[in-house]
Amino acid sequence: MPKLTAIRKQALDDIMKEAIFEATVAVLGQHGVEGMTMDRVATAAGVAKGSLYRYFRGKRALLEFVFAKTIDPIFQSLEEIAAADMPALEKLAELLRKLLDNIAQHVQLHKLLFKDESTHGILQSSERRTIEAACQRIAEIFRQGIEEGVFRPADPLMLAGMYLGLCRGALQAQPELEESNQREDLHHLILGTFLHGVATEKTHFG
Amino acid sequence: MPKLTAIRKQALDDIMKEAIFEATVAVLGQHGVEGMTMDRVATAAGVAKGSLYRYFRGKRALLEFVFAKTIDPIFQSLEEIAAADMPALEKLAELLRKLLDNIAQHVQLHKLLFKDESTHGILQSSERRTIEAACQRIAEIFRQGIEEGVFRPADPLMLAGMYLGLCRGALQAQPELEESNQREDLHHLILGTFLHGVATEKTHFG
Amino acid sequence: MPKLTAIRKQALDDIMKEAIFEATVAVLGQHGVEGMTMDRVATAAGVAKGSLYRYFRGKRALLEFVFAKTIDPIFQSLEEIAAADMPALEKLAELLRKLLDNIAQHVQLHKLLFKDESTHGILQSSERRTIEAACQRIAEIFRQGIEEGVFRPADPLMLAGMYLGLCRGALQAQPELEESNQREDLHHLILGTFLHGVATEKTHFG
Amino acid sequence: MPKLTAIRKQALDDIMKEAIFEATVAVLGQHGVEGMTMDRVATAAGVAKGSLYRYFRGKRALLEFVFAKTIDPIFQSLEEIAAADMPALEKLAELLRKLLDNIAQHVQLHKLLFKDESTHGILQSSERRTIEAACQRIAEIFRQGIEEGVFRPADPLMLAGMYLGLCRGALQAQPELEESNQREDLHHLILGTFLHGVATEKTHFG
DNA sequence: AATGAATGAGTGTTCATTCAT
DNA sequence: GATGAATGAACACTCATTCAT
Repeated sequence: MPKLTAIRKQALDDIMKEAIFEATVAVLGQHGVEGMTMDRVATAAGVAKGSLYRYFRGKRALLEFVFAKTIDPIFQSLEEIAAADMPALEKLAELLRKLLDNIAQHVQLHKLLFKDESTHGILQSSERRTIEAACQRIAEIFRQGIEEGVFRPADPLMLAGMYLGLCRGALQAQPELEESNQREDLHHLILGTFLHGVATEKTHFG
Repeated sequence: MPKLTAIRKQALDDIMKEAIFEATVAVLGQHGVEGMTMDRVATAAGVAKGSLYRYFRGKRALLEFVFAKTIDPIFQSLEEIAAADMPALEKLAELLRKLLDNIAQHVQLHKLLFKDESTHGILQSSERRTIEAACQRIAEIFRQGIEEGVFRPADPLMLAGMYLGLCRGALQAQPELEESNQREDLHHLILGTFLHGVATEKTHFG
Repeated sequence: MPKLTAIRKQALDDIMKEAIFEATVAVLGQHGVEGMTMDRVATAAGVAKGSLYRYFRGKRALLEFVFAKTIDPIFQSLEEIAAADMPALEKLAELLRKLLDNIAQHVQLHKLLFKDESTHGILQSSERRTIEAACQRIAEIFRQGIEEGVFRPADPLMLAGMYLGLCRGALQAQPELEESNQREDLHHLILGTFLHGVATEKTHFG
Repeated sequence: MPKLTAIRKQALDDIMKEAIFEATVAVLGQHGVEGMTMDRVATAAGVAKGSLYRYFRGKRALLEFVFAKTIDPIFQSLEEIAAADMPALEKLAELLRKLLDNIAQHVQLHKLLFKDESTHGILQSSERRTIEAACQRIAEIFRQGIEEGVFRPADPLMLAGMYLGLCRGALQAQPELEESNQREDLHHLILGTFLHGVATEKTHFG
């Protein structure tokens, strides 16, 4: 029985964590990162403020959890895709698809995390680490692509940065992503732009 | 002689403002916007907290000063370039050149402002306005380019976002910008990538 | 049982409020309105400064609470008496009686509020309004009395001011008010003086 | 020559003190006691802030000087009148006349000092002392009057308090005092009220 | 002797964190 | 284990006072 109890407890803990997570997202959406106080989270979650500290070591840990829970699936996809046995081009396309799908699920939250980027320094360390790791992975994809001859040779890390930046730039315009074909359009636009540029045959430059 | 005295006073004031400005930049670099307290700025500047208020009306005014001193020149260039009688392509190139030159002057600070992007509410009014206005101006350039037939047709605002994002992505890799030919290389890379994409003739996609 | 708990909580809250109230009165008595800082109140109440804000929204709210708790009953009595169907003379007498009774209950505090009178701006809104409204009400009583022919005709507002001033002057001598007959004596002295003056038949003046 | 220089210096000092005094009064009138900062006084006086400290030991000393300069003449008159060889009734009348004359000269200032009474605790000690001393002197007059048989017997100190309070109450209505006959009217009203009361022969009370 | 820049203690207020119940 | 009252270290900002020039 002790095992069962332990499992149940773990389950209850997870349910609480999830509830607090959702409350935090709600508070973040309503008051922004600056206005996210433990008081508000507790109220939104319907628990006592002190209880938050049973599930999270502190505000920072709570925010990191929110960040991880939102970002991790993307990062995980990235790891899988990067490690897969695919042409670089497909990897890039697949990655973008996963990204758009994930964002479509957490629109509200992404607006915050991606617009306010660093979440006010509180997440600097954990977020920066994740972003940089992601860049490294994507750089590998570009390195692969250059070797395959499908990408023009250039510093892969720089390419990764530019690719991610372009994606974020496109997302900051807050396009509609709810319907699958809307995501497909954006996917096409982003990838097309990064692959073939915006120039026409009329363009004479560089 | 009173004039000379007045001039000297003005000069001393400017020196103090500059010193506080630099201290603020240092604090921002070390602690982020969130961690920038008047106490820390005062300590970094080697003055008493109260003295800060002789030179700046408050924290907000200080941050706005920092922002203005670094960002405004770029925005001004943008306005001029956007209004000029030039092909869209040249406008884009010229704008990027100005941007790189300006950043080269304030490397440390730009790392912060471009990473922390929104400076979180304190600057919302002045900064948000500037960033959005910049997007609009750049969108106009793309609109012009599409009409000229040198850019493939697409939502100009989205293009502007993607372009800015790509620039920021490239800059986040923190490339060396001190020497003019380093900037020229980056200029070429960014513009080349955005205009012609990264694909080669071998690429088959989209 | 939840009800009982809630009642107990409410009671504890009230006890805290009362404790802070008393601490505030003590600080006011010792340092005056100017010298009443939240720090001193917290120290006097034996709680942390932050705790004050659980019971009062701010300094202003705390002062208003103190003011309300002491002055409002008097003002309420005044309103009732002024509106009652009584001869003006009885109204005046009844009002004074209520005033003395109330002061007897809050001697310490009244010393302060009646001496420092205006509580200097912090209470301007609530207090100034009350004092002036009180003068108006009392003036009405005098107007009534003049119409009844029991008071010599004069500017009622001026009479009200003089009456209140005379009361305050008498109270500033800090007479003993604890016992009911002491209050009766003072009542008799004040009213007798204001009604019939201090002159004797020997007096030749005006 | 040293003597002459010393005298001149003394004169200059006095002129400065006077200028600062007037500036202080102006600031008090415009911003109230709460808003009276050394900065504002210095600006109003047209001198550097630091110079104020050559003439006054600090803010407190400055305020005490203002208070003394306004109140002292009245107190001096009181001393003279109290010591004079006159019937108590005349003393009371004469004192009131001096009081009204003095107030007419410093209307603006008296509004402050008499309405805000204690000048926010800063003057508590010096002001309280003066007021209490005045009460003592006036009580002597009443004692004399009771002995002369022109005042009904009562605690002289209490009578003095009531008399002063009634005067202040009348003055708080902010009557016009500029013209001599206006002052005469008020003199008559106050003294008449305190001597003979407000009751008519119709009054039946006490 | 006059100046006004520099100071720093002090103000009201917030909020992450702790801990007795 | 849950609670929420208590805490106290920050925070931005003010202003009487000092002191180098």
